[in-house]
Amino acid sequence: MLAFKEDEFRESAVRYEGDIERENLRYSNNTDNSTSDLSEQYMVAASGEIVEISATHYAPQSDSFPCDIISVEKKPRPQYKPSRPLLLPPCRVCGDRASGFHYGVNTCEACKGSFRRNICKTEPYVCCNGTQDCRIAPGKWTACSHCRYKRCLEVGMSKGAIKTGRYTHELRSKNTLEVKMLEKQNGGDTVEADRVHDVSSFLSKHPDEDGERLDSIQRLILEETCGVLVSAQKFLFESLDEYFQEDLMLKRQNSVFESNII
Amino acid sequence: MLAFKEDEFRESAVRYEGDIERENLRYSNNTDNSTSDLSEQYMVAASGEIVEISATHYAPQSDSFPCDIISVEKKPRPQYKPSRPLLLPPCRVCGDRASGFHYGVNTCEACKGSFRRNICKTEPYVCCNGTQDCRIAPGKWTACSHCRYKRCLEVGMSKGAIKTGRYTHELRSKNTLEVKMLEKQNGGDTVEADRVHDVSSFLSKHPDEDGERLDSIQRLILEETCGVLVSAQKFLFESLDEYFQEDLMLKRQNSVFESNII
DNA sequence: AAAACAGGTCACAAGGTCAA
DNA sequence: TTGACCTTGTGACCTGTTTT
Ligand SMILES: [Zn+2]
Ligand SMILES: [Zn+2]
Ligand SMILES: [Zn+2]
Ligand SMILES: [Zn+2]
Repeated sequence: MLAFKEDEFRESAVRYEGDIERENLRYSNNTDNSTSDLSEQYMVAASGEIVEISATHYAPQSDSFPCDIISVEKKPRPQYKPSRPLLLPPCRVCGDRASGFHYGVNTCEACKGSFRRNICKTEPYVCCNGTQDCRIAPGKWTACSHCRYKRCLEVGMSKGAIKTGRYTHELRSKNTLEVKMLEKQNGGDTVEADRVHDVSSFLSKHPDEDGERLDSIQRLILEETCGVLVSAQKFLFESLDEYFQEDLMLKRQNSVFESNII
Repeated sequence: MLAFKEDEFRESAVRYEGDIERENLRYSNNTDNSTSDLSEQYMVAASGEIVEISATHYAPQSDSFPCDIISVEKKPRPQYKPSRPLLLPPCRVCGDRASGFHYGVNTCEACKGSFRRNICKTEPYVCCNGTQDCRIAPGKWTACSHCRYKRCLEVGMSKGAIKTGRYTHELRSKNTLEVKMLEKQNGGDTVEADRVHDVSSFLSKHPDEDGERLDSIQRLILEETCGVLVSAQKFLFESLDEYFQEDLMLKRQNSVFESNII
């Protein structure tokens, strides 16, 4: 089955370990959690969705890989399992916690209900103080109905923008990214970084003694491959600004496409 | 660098070459996308099928690789491998993007599901406003189940019209031609706008004059790049066994590490 | 084999309800 | 009047089957 020699493999595998590119990637496989950047908290699931990495998320199935990307089973039939609680940016109207995508906008239950009642109203509300410009802040029973509705329209809520049904992976990922961006902007690292997305440490913790699930070489390959991809992701997130400012983004993308490796 | 010989690929290379070229162009500063004659975008393959040459991707579903770098490394495809995702005219019921030929008609997933639920319903829906003639518009959510079902029947959906299995070349070509005609009628860049893959052309088309939209553009780039990464990762793991057996894994890994792209 | 679809699944949202 | 909760319909994705 194996066409290559194991010696060759080991040799190259060793070489990878200390590879310079790794250093450039600022990839570290230790558990140092000093950097709470986004790339540590999010990863790409097998479904293609960008998901939050959390220990609990992957805990239930002890036999499966820590990072959905691969299942150790023979035929990796990736099953669509959306990341647990949908990550949503806050209500675009009042800033409260959004409950979903209502009438085309991420809003809270209150603003959703308010909008629903208003669109079928013949006699519109009047502003509580006549300024037509009340501040809409999170909190219950506080908003001026007129100005809240006004703001609903401003942010684009409408019957025509209604979306129902499941999210696409793309939309889910988009929400995740937006939340991520916001968190980064606010400097607040609400999400904690105690998770296992270091594949090799997982593998070493869970040795395949019987050798039935994977033979050793295959495991090494998996390890390496995961390493590359995780690093790439990490690097991507970390260096977004740099890419953009240095105008290196496109050049590097070109390199990716021009090289026939991937 | 790679193990395969180019000769083996010559046969299929004609079509793939264009693909690769297009992928590379995606990130180059190609602002010249004049609407060329449509006949230049289609050709008759050896199989007799009418295929699209400079295909634009539909919003890629999870099973297709949005950035075709992968196709370079894949084994030579069989001659008859249809090009790309099937080109389909829009949903005949609501005008949205069709997902296939359902119950005898090209429809979207939503209309397919709606029809399915309705045919086994004993108590039919009633029109939301009694007119029996609600407008079914693309992009807008179709609120009235009754009128959607009515339209489903009008365009000929039925259990008896079910088709399963692979497409014949005739049917494929018919779809392709229909799409071509529609695009010609509409002046044709509906499909192209489906998804922004060409980051640089997007950037040049949407200059950030005031610097305020920088954030959103950054996000776009991030999303796009993530898309590529996601796809690469997904494909990589799905094809792990294949890679392994082909003895290409290590060579490619080598390339990954040796290239200075990541 | 690979490509395509029917049918199933279940995460989502609209709209209704009712205690506060 | 509000907004948390409930019911019901929706649609993106998946699986099994059929067809080429
Ligand atoms: Zn709100
Ligand atoms: Zn007011
Ligand atoms: Zn439709
Ligand atoms: Zn109606």
